[in-house]
Amino acid sequence: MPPSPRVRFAPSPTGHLHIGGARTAIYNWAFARHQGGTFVLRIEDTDPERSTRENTDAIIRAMEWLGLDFDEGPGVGGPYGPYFQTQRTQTYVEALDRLKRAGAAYPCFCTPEVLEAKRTTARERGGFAGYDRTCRTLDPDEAHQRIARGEPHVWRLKVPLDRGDIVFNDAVRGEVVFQSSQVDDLVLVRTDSTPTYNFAVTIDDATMRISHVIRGDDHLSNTPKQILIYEALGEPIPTFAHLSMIWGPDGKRLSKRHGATSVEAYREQGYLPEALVNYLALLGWSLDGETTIFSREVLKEHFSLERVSRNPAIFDVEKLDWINGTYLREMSPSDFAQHMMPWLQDAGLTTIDDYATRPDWYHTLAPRVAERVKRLCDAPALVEFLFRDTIELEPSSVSKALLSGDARSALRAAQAALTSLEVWRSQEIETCLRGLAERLAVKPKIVFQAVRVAVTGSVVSLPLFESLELLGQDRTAERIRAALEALDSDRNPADAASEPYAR
RNA sequence: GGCCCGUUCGUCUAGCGGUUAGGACACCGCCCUCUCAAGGCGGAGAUCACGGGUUCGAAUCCCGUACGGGCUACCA
Repeated sequence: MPPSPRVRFAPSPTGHLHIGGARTAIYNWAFARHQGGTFVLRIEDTDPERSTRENTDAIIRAMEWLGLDFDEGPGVGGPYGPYFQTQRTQTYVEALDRLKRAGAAYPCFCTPEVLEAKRTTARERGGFAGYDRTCRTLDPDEAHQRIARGEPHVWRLKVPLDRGDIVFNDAVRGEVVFQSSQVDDLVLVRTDSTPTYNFAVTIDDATMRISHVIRGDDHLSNTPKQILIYEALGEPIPTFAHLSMIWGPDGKRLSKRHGATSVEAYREQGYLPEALVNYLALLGWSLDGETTIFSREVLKEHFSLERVSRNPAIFDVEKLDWINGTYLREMSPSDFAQHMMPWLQDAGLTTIDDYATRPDWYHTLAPRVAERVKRLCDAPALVEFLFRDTIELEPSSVSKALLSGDARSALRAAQAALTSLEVWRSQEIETCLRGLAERLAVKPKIVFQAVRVAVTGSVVSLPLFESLELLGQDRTAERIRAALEALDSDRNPADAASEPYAR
C-alpha cells in the first residue's frame, strides 16, 4: 500500500485569493480528501515588497469560507513547518550546502549586465538563450578566493551535461518530455543569498515530503528545472499535475478588467461558498459529464486527476449565477432568511432585532425572494418596498399600469375593498381583488397591476397577494392613497412618464 | 527566436477506434401563471481548428500547419 499522499497549496500573499488559485486549492483539497491524504498550506512570502500579513490572513479566511480545511499550515502547525517561506531560510542554506558538497552547485560571478548582453546576442542568433556556463569551469581555488574577497556572486545548479531527456508523467497531461540541453544552469541562490523561486519550492516540496504537486499550467516549463534539483539532492520526485489556466470571457488571462477576480469579492456579492466551489470544480473537472450540481462531499468522494481536462476554461459568471441560484432555492426558509439578513441590514432596511421579533414574517418572505435572486446582493431591491415608509413610483410602470381611466377607478375601488377586508391573508386578498375585477367588468390583470404599482412602485415585483399580506392592511391602504394622490395632483397625465412621482 | 502545453455547440464539458457526437449554462418557443421569477416540455446550435497519414473504420492513434497560452529573470 502506497503511503498516503501529501499535497500542498502554496499561494503567495501578494493579493487576495484569486479565482484561479481557489480552483487549484479546491483540486488539491479534493485530491487529498479523496485519497485520505494530507493537505498542507504553505505561504510563499519571499517577495517582501508585495507580501503582507493582511493578504495572508485574507487568503486563509477565504479558504475557511470555501470550506477547504488544511491539515498543516499557518495556525494549525504540523511536523514539517514552518509553513512560511521567509521562516525557512535555514532549510535553504542547508540544501545549498548539500548541493555544494555534492559538487552540484557552483558560484557564478557574472553580472546581470553581462548576462543580459549574452542573452540578447544568443537570442538574436536564434535558438537556445540560456546561461552559457562561463563560471562553471572556473578554477575552484580562484572561486574561493573571489568569494573570500567578498565579490558578489550567485549559486547556480550544475546541470549534468549527459542527462538526456527529462521525462515525467504528468497526471493530467500525460507524458511530457524536455531535453536537458534546453535547461540552463539556473540560479539557486541570489547575490543577497535569498533562494530563487524554483529552488525554494523544490526544497520546500522535498522537505515537506509532498507526493503530488498539483498546480497551475504556468509551472509546467519549470518542472524540468525542479526535477534536476530533486535529482541533485537525491530526493524522490513527486507526481506532477498541471492545471490549465482560467481565462476571462475574452479569452485573455483573467484580470480585474473582467470584474471580480478574488474569492472575497464573490463572497461580498452574495455567492454561497458551496456554489463557488461547485462552479470552480466544474471548471476543468467533471464528475461524469452529466452531473452539474454536487456538494463538497460528493466532490471529495469522486475527485480524480484523471478526469481533469487539459484545455483552458473561460470563466462564465452566468453559469455561476445559475448554480448559485439553485443553491439559494434549495435552502430552507429560515436558512435563507438568515443568509439574507446581513444584506438587508447593510441596506439599512431592517435590524436583526426585527427578525427576532417576527421570524415567521421573514420565513414567509424568504422563499418568495429566493426564487427570484441569483445572488444575495439582489435581495434588498426586491424587498425594499416592504420596509420603507414611502416608495417611489417608477414612471414607466405608472404609465403602463396606472394612467388609464380603468386603472384609476380600479385602484380607487381596490382601496375601498381592501380596507374593508376582514381577514388579511393572501388567499382572501386574492379573492377580494378578483371579485372586484368581476364587478368592475375589467380584466383581473388591470386591477392587479394597478395595485402592484401603487404598492411596490413597479410593474415587476414579488407575488402581489403575498406582498400585500406581508405589508399589512394599513400600510397597503396608505400606499394606495398616496398613489391616488400623486395621480390626481398630475393635471397632465401625458407627462406622467417623465414625472418623478416621489411619494 | 527556442522549448513546452492546448484546440468538441457562444460558454463549461462527455467521449478514451464503430454513438443519430451526450449533458449543463446562455438563447428561442410553448405550458404554468397576478407581474417577474422558479418549474415543466420542446427547439435551434459542433463539417470535433486545418491538412496529411495509420486503419475495413478516427473527434478518438501518428506527423505537420495555423491559432492561442506558458516558460525562457539574481519575479513568483
